[in-house]
Formats: sequence, structure tokens, C-alpha cells
Amino acid sequence: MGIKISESRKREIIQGFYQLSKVNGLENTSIAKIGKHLGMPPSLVMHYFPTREILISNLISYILQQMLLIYQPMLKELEIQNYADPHTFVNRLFSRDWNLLLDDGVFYSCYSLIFRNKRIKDEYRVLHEKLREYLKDILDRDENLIGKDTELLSEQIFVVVEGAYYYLSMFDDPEVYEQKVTIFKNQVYDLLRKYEVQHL
Amino acid sequence: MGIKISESRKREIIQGFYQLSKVNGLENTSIAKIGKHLGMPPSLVMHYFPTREILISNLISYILQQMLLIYQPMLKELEIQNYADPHTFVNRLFSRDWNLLLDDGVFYSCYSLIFRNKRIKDEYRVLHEKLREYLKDILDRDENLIGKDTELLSEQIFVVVEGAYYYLSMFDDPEVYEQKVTIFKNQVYDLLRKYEVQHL
DNA sequence: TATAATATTGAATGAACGTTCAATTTATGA
DNA sequence: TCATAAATTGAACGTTCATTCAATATTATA
Repeated sequence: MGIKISESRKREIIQGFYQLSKVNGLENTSIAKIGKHLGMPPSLVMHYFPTREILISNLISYILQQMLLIYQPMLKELEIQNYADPHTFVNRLFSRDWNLLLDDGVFYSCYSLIFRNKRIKDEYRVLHEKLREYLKDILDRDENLIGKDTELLSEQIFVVVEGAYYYLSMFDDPEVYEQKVTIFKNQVYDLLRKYEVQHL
Repeated sequence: MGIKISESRKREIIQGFYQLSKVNGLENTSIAKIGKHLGMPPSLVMHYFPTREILISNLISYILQQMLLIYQPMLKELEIQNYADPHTFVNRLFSRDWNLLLDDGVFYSCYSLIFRNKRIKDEYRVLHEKLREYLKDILDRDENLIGKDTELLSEQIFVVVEGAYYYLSMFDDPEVYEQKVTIFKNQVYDLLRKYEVQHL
């Protein structure tokens, strides 16, 4: 049970790191601040994460895990029913449920580290490839898409989703935001339709 | 001429800031380091940019200006000939000439600040809206697209471009990179074709 | 219960941080 | 040329940073 304490402490620290980064930014969240926030001396933080670099590396793993978590319910559904409606999946992709599980500010701060850290870049890439494979799995079980290049379609759908997230983050006005979401959602539906039509 | 020295010094400092951020990251580039790199005391840096916040704010303006600069040649062409080929424009959008004028790491580091700074967010949004208007201008002068919703088309093209940039940054292998660029380029061409076809 | 491993504390380190300020040099305009 | 303004210097400020370490408390194991 000794190792359990260690693990739960680690988790506690990473979550504290994440919470403070959400408010003050990743670059303004120091080890001392994390300790203070959790009521422990900074030396205890460093006992579990010997350097700041390691701490950040673990935060990134946590964030990417959170991202996978968002897809979990849909993948469970796929497994049980052996089918999931692509349109519903796309709809969920564009829903703002994300923000409950993952803060965009922290996410993009971590993303910007891929340009100077190969390991982080690889971790991000693997995660994004995984997401595309999930979508491919869903598309492969749709009878309208049998024999189609679902890998390509999945790639094309996700690039719209990711571009949309990037761009939409600049808009605060809910009305404008919704209007633009609709545009990009339709853009993805058009992609799906295009592939389906070719089949007929 | 007094004000000229001041302005060129400011430019020198911002460019030094940018250069160091490219190598060490925005968050690791201090005022002291910028001064050292340029052979001036940190107090001189602060004479021109009273706080670090102001310094960052000016770096962001510089970066967004650089982004506009990339489009300059194409816009000149549009002005002179009163026409520019959309496909050529799209091709340029996907070219890696960007990296010579603007480092992706610095760009996304600054981007991540939009989530905690309203002014930065607004500046980013205005820039992105401007880019879309440029493309709309080009599309509007294409005879195949007369009467079409070029604003919508421009929005849909750019979201693919931006998603592609986000995603492609995770790939180092030039072969894989090129293969994926082709996919996304074709995705944009499909959008253009779709609108053109509807016209016939 | 004795022993070993783990968890936690608190004080201390030097380096780097952003920022201030008074003094000095250089350029400008009357 | 002289006065004024702008540009530049260098030393200093207190604060925060990541990190270290030896000492203590707690828990697990034998």
C-alpha cells in the first residue's frame, strides 16, 4: 500500500499543477506555488518529481489522458453496440463538453512545447493518431462507407475539427461562436456525404 | 531624427526577443538575456518597454505583422493584375516559406496567451479575419465563383489550412509530411471545385 | 517489537528574475 | 555655443525561482 500513497500524491500534485496553470498560466506556475496550493513544502513536490522538466512532462501525459477520456463514452458505446453513428460522433467533437475536462489555455501552452521537445512532440502525435484511428473504427462500421478510404476521411474530418478549435478560441460572442460552429460542422457533414454519395 | 533612434532601437529589441524565443522559448527569454544578446544593459530594454508585459505585447504585434508580410507578394499581384489564381494562393498557403518569416514555436506560444489576455485575443482574431478577407477578395474576382458565398468558402478553406498547420507540426519525417500536405491541399481543392461545379 | 523503507518537514542555497534610479554620455535645436 | 532633451550606463533592490539536504515522522515488513 506504500506505493499507493506515492501514486495518489503524484496525481494530487499534477492536478494542482493543472489547476493553477488554468488560472495563472503554465509559465507562471512554480513548484513553490503548487506546494502552497496543496499545503506541502516545495521539497515534497520535488521528492515526487525531481525536476521541473519531469513535472511538466507528467502534466502533459495527464492532459493527453484527459483528452482520451472525452472520447471514452463514445468508444464504450461502439464496443457494446458494435456501431456508432458518425454524425453523433462529429456532433460530440464539436460540443463544448471538452472544456469541463480540459482547459484550452493549458492545452495549447503544452502544445507549444512540441517545437522544442522531441519527446513531447511524439507524445502529442501518438495521441492524435490514436484519435484518428478511433474515428476510422467508427466509420468502418457504417454500411454507407463500406469499401471507402476511411483513413483518409478520418484525417480530413479531424483537420477541420482541429482548425475549428484553433480558430473558434478567438471568439467570445456566443452567437458568433455558434454560427461558426455550424459552418464547420456542415463542412464535416459535407465530407461524410461526399463519401457516401460516391458509394451509390 | 531623435525619434528614429528610438524606433529602430525598439525594433532591434523586439527582433532580439523573437530570435532568442525561437531558440530558448518565449517563457525562458528574460529581459537580461535580451540585453546581453544585444550588448545593452537590461535597464535600456526597460527604457523602451517599461514592463515585460508591454514587451510581450509588442512581440505579438511584430509576429502578426510578419504573418501579414507572408501574404504581401500575393496581394500585390492581385492589385496589379486585378486577379489572382485561387489555386496558386492555396498552394502558397501550404508552402513552407512561412518558416523563414515566422517560427511556429514562437507563434503558438504567443497564441496560447489569448486565453488569459483579452487584448491579445482580439489582436489575433482581427488578424485572422483579415486573412479571410484577403482570400475572399481573390475568390470574388474568379469568374467561376461569381454569385457564390465566397465568405463562407474562405472560412472553410482557412479552417483546413489552420488545422493542417496544427497537425502537421507533429511530423518530422519529410515524406510523411508531404503525403499529408497533399491530402489537405486536395481537401481545399475539393472545396473550390464543389463551389465551381454548383455554378455550372 | 525492531528494522527498514517511505513520506514529510523546514531551512538554506545561489542564481535569475523584473524593476528602479541616479548619474553620465550623446545628440538636438535655439 | 549653450541649453535641453534623449539615449545609455551600471549598480542596486527585494522577490521568486528550482533545487539541495539533513533531520524527523510515519508506515510497512520481518
